[in-house]
Amino acid sequence: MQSLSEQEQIRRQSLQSIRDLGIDPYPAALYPVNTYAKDIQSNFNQAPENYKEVCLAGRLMSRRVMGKASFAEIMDSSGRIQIYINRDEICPTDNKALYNSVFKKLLDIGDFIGVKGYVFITQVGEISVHVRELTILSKSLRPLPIVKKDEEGNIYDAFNDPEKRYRMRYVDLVVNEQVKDTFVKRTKMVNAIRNFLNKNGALEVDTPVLQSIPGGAAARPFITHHNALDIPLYLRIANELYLKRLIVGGFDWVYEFSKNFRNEGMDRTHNPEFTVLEFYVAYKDYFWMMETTEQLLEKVCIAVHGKPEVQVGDKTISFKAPYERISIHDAILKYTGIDVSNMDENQLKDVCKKLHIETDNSMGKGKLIDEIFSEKCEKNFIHPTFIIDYPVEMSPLTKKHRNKEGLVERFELMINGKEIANAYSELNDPIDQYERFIDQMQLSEKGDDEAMLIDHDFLRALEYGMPPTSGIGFGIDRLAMLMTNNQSIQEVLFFPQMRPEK
RNA sequence: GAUUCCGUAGCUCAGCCGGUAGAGCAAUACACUUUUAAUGUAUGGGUCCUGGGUUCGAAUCCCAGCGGGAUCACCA
Repeated sequence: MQSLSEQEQIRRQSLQSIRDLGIDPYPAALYPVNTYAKDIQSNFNQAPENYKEVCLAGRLMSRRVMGKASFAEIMDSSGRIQIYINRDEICPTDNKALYNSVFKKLLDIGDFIGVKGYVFITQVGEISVHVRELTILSKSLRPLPIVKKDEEGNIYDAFNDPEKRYRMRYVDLVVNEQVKDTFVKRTKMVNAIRNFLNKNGALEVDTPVLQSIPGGAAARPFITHHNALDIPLYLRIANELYLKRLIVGGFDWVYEFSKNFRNEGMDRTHNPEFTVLEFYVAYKDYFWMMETTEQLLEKVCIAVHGKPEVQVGDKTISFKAPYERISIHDAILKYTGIDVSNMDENQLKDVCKKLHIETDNSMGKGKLIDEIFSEKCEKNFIHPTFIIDYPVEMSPLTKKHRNKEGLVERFELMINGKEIANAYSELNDPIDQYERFIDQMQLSEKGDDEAMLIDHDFLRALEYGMPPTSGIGFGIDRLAMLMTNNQSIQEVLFFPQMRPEK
C-alpha cells in the first residue's frame, strides 16, 4: 500500500474519531430521502408549503463556519443546495459534539451526509435548507479536487488533466458538472433511438460477441481462446452477418446496440471497443433506409436538444429531414473536377498521383475511389448528407445497383465531415455473395489484411433465402460526440481504454 | 507506429540564465450566529514521473525509459 498523504491520514483519523464518538460512519440503514436539490431550487418559490419537512442526502461540497452557525453546500445527483446549520438546533442538549467536533472538524469535503429540516430563504436571498438533523452517511478518505466558480463564471482549480479525468471518471463526474450532462445526453440519445425503433415494430436482439469467424466488416479483430472447445475465438468486429441470419429466420426488423472490438489504433475518434447500432429491415431498400434515417436522426436530435439543430464547435448542424443526396462519383467530380466514373484501376492511380494521394499495390479500384473521397471530399459535408452508390469492390455485402453498372446500392451518411452511418440494400443473392467473398480472398492474398473471410454458415443461411433487406450501422459514439459537442470519443465513453497504471 | 508538447503539494500552476522548492485554493489550529469561488491570524504538507549522465552542486542541462495530450498514419 502506498504511503498516505497528510490529508488522507487526517481523514482516517477523523474516521476513527467519529467511531470513537459512537457514530457509525458507514451506516447500513436506509436514509429516507424525499427531495432533491434541483427540486427545491426550482419549486420552492411556487409552493413553499411543500418544503417544510425535507430530507435530502449528498456530498458535502463546501463549508463556511461562523462560530455557532455555518453554511455548507450539499450536492446530490440533481445538483447543489446550500444548507444552514445552527449548533444549538442540531445539538439540543448540552452535548455539542455533533456540531463542534463532527460537523466542524471530523467531516470533510466529499463526505456523504443526510440532512432533515425545512427550506427557507436566507437574508441574502439564497434558497437553503435549515438543518434540524444531521447524519453521516459515508466518510470519504481522499480529498476531492474542489472546482470553484466565481460570479463571472471563471473556474478555479479545475480538475482538467485528461489522464486523471479518464482514469478516475468517478472523480470527474463528481466535480465536473458538464461531464455528467454529456453522459445523460448520450443516454437520452440512445433511448430516443430505441423508442423510435420499438415504436416502428423493430425487435431488439442479442447476437454473439465471441465469434469463430469475425465477419461483417473490414478490420483487425482481437483474438482469444476457448479452453473447453480448444479453438480460437474472435471478439466481434460487427454483428451484421448474425442480424441477417435473423432476417433469414423470419424476423422483419431486428436491431442491436453492438459493442464491437477492433484491434487497431487509438485516437480521439477511435477506442478499441465502441458501440454501433445496426438494424436490418426486410422488404426495404436503401432509399427507404435514407428516409428512415432522416426521420430517426431528426427525432433523436429533438429528444436530446429540444430542437432539430445542434451546436458543434462553431457550426450549427441541422438534423431536419430531408438530407441532401449525392453519389460518390458526383462528390469527387464536385470537389476535384475529375470524373472517375468510367476509370479503370490504372487511371485511378494516376488521379491519386495527381492529387498527391499515396497508393499501394494492395489497393483495388474501390479502395482508390474511397481514398480520393476521404482525402478530398469527406471534410466538406458538414450538414447531414447521404453519399450514395459506391463501387462494388469496396462493398462485399451490398447488393449490386439496380441500374448502374459496377456500383452497389449503398450510402454513407456524412455529418460534420465524418462518417456517421453506413447502409445498403443487402446482398441476398447467395451465389453473388460467394463470389464477393472469393474476391475478398484475392484482396487478402494481395496484402489487404482487412479483407473479409469466407463465412460458409452465412452463405448457407443466404441459400435458404433472405428477403430483400436494407440494413444500416450507426456509430453511436460518434453520434454522441455530435450530440454533446465533444471532439473526443474519450469524452463520450465513461471508461475509455487507457494503458494500465503502474 | 511517426512527429511534437507536457509530467513540481490533494487541485490549478509558478520556478527551468544550474545554488538544494513557491503561490492560491484544499488541509490543520484558534477566533467568529446569515455567508456566496475568496472571514482573519498562524501552521504543516513535495522520492520536483523513473533511471542514468554532465557538474563542487540538477526540478532546471543531456540521454534513455514510463505515462499522457495534440497532430499525422490506419480505421468506425
